[in-house]
Amino acid sequence: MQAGFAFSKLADRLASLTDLTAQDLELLADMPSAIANIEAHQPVLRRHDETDICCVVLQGYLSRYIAEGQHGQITSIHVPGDVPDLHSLYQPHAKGNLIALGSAVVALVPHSFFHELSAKSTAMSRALLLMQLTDLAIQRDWTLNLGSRDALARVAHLICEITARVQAVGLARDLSLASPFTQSDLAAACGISPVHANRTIQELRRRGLLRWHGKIITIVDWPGLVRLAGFDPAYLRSLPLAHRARPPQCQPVSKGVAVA
Amino acid sequence: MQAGFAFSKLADRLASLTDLTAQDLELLADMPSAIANIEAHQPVLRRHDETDICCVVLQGYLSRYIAEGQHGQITSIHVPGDVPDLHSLYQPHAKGNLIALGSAVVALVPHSFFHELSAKSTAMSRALLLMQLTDLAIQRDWTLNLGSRDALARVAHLICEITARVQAVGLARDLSLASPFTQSDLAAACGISPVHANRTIQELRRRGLLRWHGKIITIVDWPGLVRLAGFDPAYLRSLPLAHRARPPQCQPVSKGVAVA
DNA sequence: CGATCTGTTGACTGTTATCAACTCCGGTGG
DNA sequence: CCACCGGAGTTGATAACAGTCAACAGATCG
Repeated sequence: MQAGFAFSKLADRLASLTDLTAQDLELLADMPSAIANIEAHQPVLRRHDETDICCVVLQGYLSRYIAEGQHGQITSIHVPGDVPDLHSLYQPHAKGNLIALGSAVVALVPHSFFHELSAKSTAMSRALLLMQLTDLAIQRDWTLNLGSRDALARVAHLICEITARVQAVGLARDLSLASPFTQSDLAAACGISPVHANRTIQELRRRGLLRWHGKIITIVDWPGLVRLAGFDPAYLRSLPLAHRARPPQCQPVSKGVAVA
Repeated sequence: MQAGFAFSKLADRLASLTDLTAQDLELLADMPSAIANIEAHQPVLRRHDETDICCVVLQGYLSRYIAEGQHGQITSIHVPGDVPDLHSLYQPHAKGNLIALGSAVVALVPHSFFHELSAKSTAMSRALLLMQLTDLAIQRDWTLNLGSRDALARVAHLICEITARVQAVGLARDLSLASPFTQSDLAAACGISPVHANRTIQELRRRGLLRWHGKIITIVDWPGLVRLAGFDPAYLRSLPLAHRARPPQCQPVSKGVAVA
């Protein structure tokens, strides 16, 4: 696990938000970090006095988990390149616990690095801000997802979103992505019971939209999945589009979610 | 509708997020604004080329509304002092439409004012950032609310949240607040059907938790409502308050997300 | 005084939760 | 090598919850 690897996913992510110069990227290369491996369903270790670090996801997925109600709820999922607790730079208290979905690798980076980074480069400062605003847009979309769609569309939408986000950092180009998620994880993210999550996935398979065998999800019918989910990736973008190869598809969704 | 009124709610809100000096507040007094009255369920008027303004809620409530599924979904509600589209400073495209719940009064303020404000005062810059991070925390809580609670607790939680937010800007001190919401609005925010919203409110009344007659909600049993909702106002706060009734339970998650 | 929007009620339907059992699989130790 | 174990996935039966439809009551306003 080299230092070079530690910053490359973050660089991909930031570059997907705004234009960065070679000079900006050099600043990133100096990022001091400790690498941590996290086991499935374990929290990112943070002692209470260690609130002066952020974590950068390098490999795998982290999720913000809150034990509430019967099953607990996952309120966000973070992919490689994300900095799930960037807000801790300004809001010292941690809300939900960050736990790994499957095993994950993170880099622990001191707050001071990000403070200096944004002081040195306005583009970087802007990129970090946009990363937080993108989180906000994603969170709004989860609200929409949980509030207005049935279980089938919810699950489909979540898979669409993760695919699109993972593609933004150069993974899953072939519509096939690592899925260390258990079905219970998926249920906790979609606000449904594990049993119903299972039946929902089976229905997606039965319709020929995706395969999910072992630890890999392969999307068989991307347009079909997008239509079913009512997925519009606009909210994931920060630039007024135009340039940048858009990941898979950008099909505007009209009124009424498509339900068979 | 004086200019003085236009900035006072915003000042209350920002002061609730971080410490502001008299000098900071003077900067706010110079805020240039056009006042707009908005009728119930009408969008905040914004021509497509007018993306260089933000709106500050002065009176009433705004909501972010997306027509999706059968009933549409409200993904956020904004109270006096909020700047619902502050993110448009950095992300020009608007996602959901802002519509008024009941009639509302907003101030339209050019982006340039906020840019200059944050350039002139670091405390103001920080306050504006914290306002956006608070929005993020609120949005996460909506995700939790929609994903993990039944209709009764959802409605109770929403009412708790709005009450707490409105109190932060000096309103509803007596647990009695203006509620121009229709029951359908409430349903759209909680992701339930209007009919079920009606029955849920009746149940809350029946339990003696609140009264909702005409356009005023009066909370009769605040502790009871908080208990039913599982409401913990920590996420609304930006300052680390060491002493609080119920610290966020940091219950470490053992293996298996969904443990019965 | 009718028009319209909001709130209210009842009957019925449909989705999802719950419970319990069983299978399948990868590990681990005898 | 095999027996066992635990976690994950799968299935069926039943119950709880929420959605839909339709009708009516109450308020507000021209």
